[in-house]
Amino acid sequence: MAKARKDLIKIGELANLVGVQVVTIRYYEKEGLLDKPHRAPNGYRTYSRGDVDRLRFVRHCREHGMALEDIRTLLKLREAPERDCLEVNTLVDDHIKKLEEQLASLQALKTRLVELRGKCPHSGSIAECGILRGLAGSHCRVWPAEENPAPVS
Amino acid sequence: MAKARKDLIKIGELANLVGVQVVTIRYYEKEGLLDKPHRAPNGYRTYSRGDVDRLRFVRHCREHGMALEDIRTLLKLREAPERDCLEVNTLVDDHIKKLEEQLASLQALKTRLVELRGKCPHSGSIAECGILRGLAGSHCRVWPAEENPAPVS
DNA sequence: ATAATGTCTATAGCTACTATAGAGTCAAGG
DNA sequence: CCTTGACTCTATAGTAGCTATAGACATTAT
Repeated sequence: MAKARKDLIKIGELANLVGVQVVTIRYYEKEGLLDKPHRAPNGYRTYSRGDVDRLRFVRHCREHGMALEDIRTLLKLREAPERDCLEVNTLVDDHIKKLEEQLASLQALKTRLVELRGKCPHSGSIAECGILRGLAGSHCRVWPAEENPAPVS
Repeated sequence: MAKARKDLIKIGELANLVGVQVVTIRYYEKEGLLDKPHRAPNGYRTYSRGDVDRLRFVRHCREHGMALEDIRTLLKLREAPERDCLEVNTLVDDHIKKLEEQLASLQALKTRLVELRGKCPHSGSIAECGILRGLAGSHCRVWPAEENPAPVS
């Protein structure tokens, strides 16, 4: 009949507000990043201000490249304001370290590939192509040690 | 009874030679990156020298961060030695461009996160933690424009 | 003979979503 | 009142590049 409150919004409005897709919101709910929302009598999900904030938090974390698992942890920590924020610092430090490793690995990859690209500056036949030869040869390894399987995977 | 030739190897030996897991070889076969190998009477896959080279080529490409789709293309090109190697160059150039984009995006991410980390240098209560506040606030966006959804996904 | 490997197939799981199908709900226009 | 379109619902499958698991044979070592 009458809507309970006028600051309750539907999933599409929430999606627009935060800039995510509707399906993504439902996915976050399934993954436990968002609480199960209230449902209108017709079964539609209804969200309030707090839900908007929470979703925004999740998105900000994702924009920083954090894994959903890490975000779950941060959300839990956020709900315990009396606790020490050392854990937060540690988590962020670890994430920065991960980013640094990725950066170093990508940089090495690029350097190696640019070098390889230099082996075939001009257009010629594939039989003579230095790039393919480079990729075939065992000297082409990016990583010196066998036990370091490179950033594959 | 007698093995056909002694330079035929089983899948485990191939895996050891190249440094990949057995399941990965079978996966590459399913994906069409490796030919369907001969089978011994007992049904075991048997590989020869050429198969080792091909697998090594695939791995080198993967170590350079190339997608299986790109590798498929390179493998096809490799089998047409009379053709112009322009396509190879283009593919590699594109891949280098992709790596550069990834690098830039990761670098921006890291810069932003390090800055955020600086907001909570000391251990304190979560309620006051500048990191969580930063992640919650809308000023925390890494990317200025809304239509640039950041390297999420 | 038995136990430990190695191989086989087929299937499910991983991350963070995205896409699709099929159905129900709601507001506006004719 | 009926239809059209936009929105919502659930459930399932697909993406990349593997990895893990189960259950069944084959081979090798003790």
